[in-house]
Amino acid sequence: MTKAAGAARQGTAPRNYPKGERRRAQIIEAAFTAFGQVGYRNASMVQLAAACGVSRAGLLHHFPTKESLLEAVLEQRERQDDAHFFRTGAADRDGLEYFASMIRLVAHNQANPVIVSLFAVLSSEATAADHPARPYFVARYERARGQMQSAIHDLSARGLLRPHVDPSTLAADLISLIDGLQVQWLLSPETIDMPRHLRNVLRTVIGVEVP
Amino acid sequence: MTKAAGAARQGTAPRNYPKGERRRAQIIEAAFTAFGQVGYRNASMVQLAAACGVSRAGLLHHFPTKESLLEAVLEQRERQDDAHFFRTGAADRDGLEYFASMIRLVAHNQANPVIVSLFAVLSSEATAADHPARPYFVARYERARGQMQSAIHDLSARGLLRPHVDPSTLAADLISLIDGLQVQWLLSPETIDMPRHLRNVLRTVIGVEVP
DNA sequence: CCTACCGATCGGTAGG
DNA sequence: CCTACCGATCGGTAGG
Repeated sequence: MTKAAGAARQGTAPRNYPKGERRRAQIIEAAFTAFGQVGYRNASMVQLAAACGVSRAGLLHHFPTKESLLEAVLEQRERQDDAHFFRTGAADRDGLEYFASMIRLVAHNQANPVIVSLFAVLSSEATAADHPARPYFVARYERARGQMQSAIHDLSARGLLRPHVDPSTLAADLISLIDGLQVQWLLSPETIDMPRHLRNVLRTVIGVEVP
Repeated sequence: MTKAAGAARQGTAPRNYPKGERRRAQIIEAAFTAFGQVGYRNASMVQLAAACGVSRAGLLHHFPTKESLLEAVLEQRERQDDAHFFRTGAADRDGLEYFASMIRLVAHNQANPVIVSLFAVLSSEATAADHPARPYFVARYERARGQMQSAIHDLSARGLLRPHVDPSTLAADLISLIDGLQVQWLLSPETIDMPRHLRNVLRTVIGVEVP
């Protein structure tokens, strides 16, 4: 997947062709839901077109290949996450703020099952060697571990980590926790409260209460 | 999925039709791999037949529907897990033994990527409302949480849990950790060592070293 | 040369 | 286990 084309198109203001941009946004939203429900490979361009009230040829005018649509969906999801973390204080400098922001993100996701489904389904589907989203997820997890590692290092330097906690593996562990909770929550939403679970685990790791 | 038919067939000794039973086992093994690589819905009966050196009609002689094959694959995986936990000491009575057995199971799985793939891919695919394996996974997670909850209760009664640990949410948290680690390991096998991560987390939760 | 689509059809493949 | 099929649907492309 080439990121350049899609990113440039997304960066363009929609003022010149408002109708087309609205249609694009509608298609991305429908694909977001469909990929989350049945995965990328099992989602059908015909069904997506029908859901958007356009013909398949109309759909292919906006997204010439199924992969280009996947790319646009992942970019939109990326922008949503970025918006959440930029809106929220000093999450990139203060470790406690980072985890406070993470709890809010998990709570926000729990209120939007479509978001949870998309990543739970796509991330495991993308573990296949030939999956078009595999490079995206490899890079995304590397970046996520790195960002959380910075937050953990900040907490460690301030002496806020409990003893017996190994900071070297903690980032991958907490990301695994969040991912795994999503699957159990999707299967038993009444049994699992994801923000509560995350907060409980953070209490066993961090010596002070996360705001 | 009806469990009775498959379970009865599996329970039958293969002595009467050794060739058919060998073929059945071969097909289950091939399906195990295929479902893990591309998921249940995306796996094709034609490709499975070809991989086993039989025609599609021949495959359908052993498994009349795709769902019956899914059922057989899940039953085999269930028996493998049971065998592991029964072989291993007093995992059902001693909380420390339970977690020691869990670490060994994770190490065993890491040596067999096919097993990891199958459950990482199927469990998230099965979160779809109409997926045939959804009831299986809902029940499996409920049972897994219950068994681990017993082990945690044993540790709690013996005073082996660290303070600040909430035993009420811990089972779902540790299962989430194991599940989430599988996805990151499948994407970056050189970065993640699953048994090491699990042992590190258990050190922050349990006051003594797990054997 | 641009947009926003349309109806029809290509060669292959799905589960049964 | 085989050949011979079914109704449908897949992602992608044609000219207009």
